[in-house]
Amino acid sequence: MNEQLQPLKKQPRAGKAGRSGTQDDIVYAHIFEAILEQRLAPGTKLSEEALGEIFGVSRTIIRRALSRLAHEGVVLLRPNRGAVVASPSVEEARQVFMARRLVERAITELAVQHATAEQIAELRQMVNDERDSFSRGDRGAGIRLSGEFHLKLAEAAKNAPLISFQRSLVSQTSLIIAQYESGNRSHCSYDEHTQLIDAIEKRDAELAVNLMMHHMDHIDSKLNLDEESASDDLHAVFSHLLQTKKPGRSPAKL
Amino acid sequence: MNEQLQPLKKQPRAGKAGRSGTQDDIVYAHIFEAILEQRLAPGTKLSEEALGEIFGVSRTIIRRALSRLAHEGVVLLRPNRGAVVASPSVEEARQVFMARRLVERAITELAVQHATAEQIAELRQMVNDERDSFSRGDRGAGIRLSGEFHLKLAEAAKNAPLISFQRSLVSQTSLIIAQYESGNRSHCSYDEHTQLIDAIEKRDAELAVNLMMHHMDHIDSKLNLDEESASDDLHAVFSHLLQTKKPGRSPAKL
DNA sequence: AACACTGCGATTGTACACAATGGTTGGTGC
DNA sequence: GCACCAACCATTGTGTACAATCGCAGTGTT
Repeated sequence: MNEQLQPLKKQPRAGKAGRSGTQDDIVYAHIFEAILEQRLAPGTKLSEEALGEIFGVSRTIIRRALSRLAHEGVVLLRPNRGAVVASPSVEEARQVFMARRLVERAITELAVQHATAEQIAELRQMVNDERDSFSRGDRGAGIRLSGEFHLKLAEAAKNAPLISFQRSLVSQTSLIIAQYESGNRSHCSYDEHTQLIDAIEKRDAELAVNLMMHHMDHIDSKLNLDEESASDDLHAVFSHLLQTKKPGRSPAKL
Repeated sequence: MNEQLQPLKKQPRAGKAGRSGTQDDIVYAHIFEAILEQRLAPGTKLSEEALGEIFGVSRTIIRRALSRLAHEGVVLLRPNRGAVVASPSVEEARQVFMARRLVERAITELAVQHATAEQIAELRQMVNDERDSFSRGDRGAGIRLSGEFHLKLAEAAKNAPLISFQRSLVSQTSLIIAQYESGNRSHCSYDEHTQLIDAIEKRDAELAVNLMMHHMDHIDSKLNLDEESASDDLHAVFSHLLQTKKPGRSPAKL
């Protein structure tokens, strides 16, 4: 708990454009990334003081980052009880996916109308990065980049509220995928992303929307939302013990 | 600037259950209300210290409230330059309305499926309150209650992400209405709200969605989004000068 | 006379100290 | 032996002091 990875505090400011929010963003991004890559498991307590020491900033900054993460639904902020990594329930996951279908359909239609050549090129680049990450076996980065692809698409739709909402949904989706993905396979097949870009470039709205909807189908068909995989709810975790009476073998330590 | 309306600070805390978020909520609600009722005009600077004195709390609380308002798009938070009441441009208003159509359609469909009798009763109550406000001539409260109606409807849809998004959209819509409404008439006719409730109660999804879409049409037809009424964007304000080549008459001093 | 630069004032950004809350643990009574 | 209660401790919530930043005004120069 005393190891302080990189002070990161005196490095910037005088450098160039003293963008004030930088520290917040760094902390935010690091925690977010750690959650997506499952270095922080759902339910993990996020102590303000501990994080402050780790990042070399005061609790004020940490608190803002946590607040932002909470607003996106990646972190749960319990009054007087601190923050924990969110562990979305199956029902919450379903709600997120329902909302995403809605938003992705609209975004796709708008992107077909408004996407510029430059944006399309950027999208292709992101798919490449995503593929690289997976081929490197970097699952966390893959999940993140896959999310960023959908976010980039939202930007092409040129609707600020939708972008903001999509950011929140994508964050939560990433967390859900990290939590529920049924193991091995690629979750967001980049093939589908590539096809989607092609359809957008051809300005074929109907095809693009169909592809996106199928893409959504594939995503949640790859999740086993019918069985909880891990949870903070002890009752749920040990429900099988309650059903079939079982010897007192000590489970892995909590 | 030195008048401190109601301290509201020593009243609670020791009293009973020190609900921690209460102060935040009070400040948030007051500022929000003031913006909707146009006691705070778009562009007004929201000094942390001044607000802190007014509400009798420290800047910490004010800052959180402003941050929340900023997240909802009602307040603009400029780094190192403080907060101002947002003044949505016509383009931003259009984006908000586009997003709202999307969300309201989905919410209506879901509400038809899930609304309980109790929720429907609550909705009817809200329409009554709304009507009362308008008949009292309390325009600000009317706008607010009208927004809360749509928010309540979102709750009936039972989808947490959608509720959260709707909250943000409704807030911004209220601000837009306060800014752009073409004068006299009721903006959200409660008749339409009543009809909508009836359709939901009859579980007639198609009718409900149609009513909602017409309702949306009426809302933005009542706004004069074609002509800016006031704006911070100098280019937009003087766009007519830029079109017709004009003599070097000095415009109002910049 | 217009432009650029520097110093000043005001306001926000950050850190820290203190207060309050909630969980936990140990003790006591039944 | 079990359950309830109370005090402790750890952690968060809040207020405030200090530092950094930005905008503006005054001054000097071209």
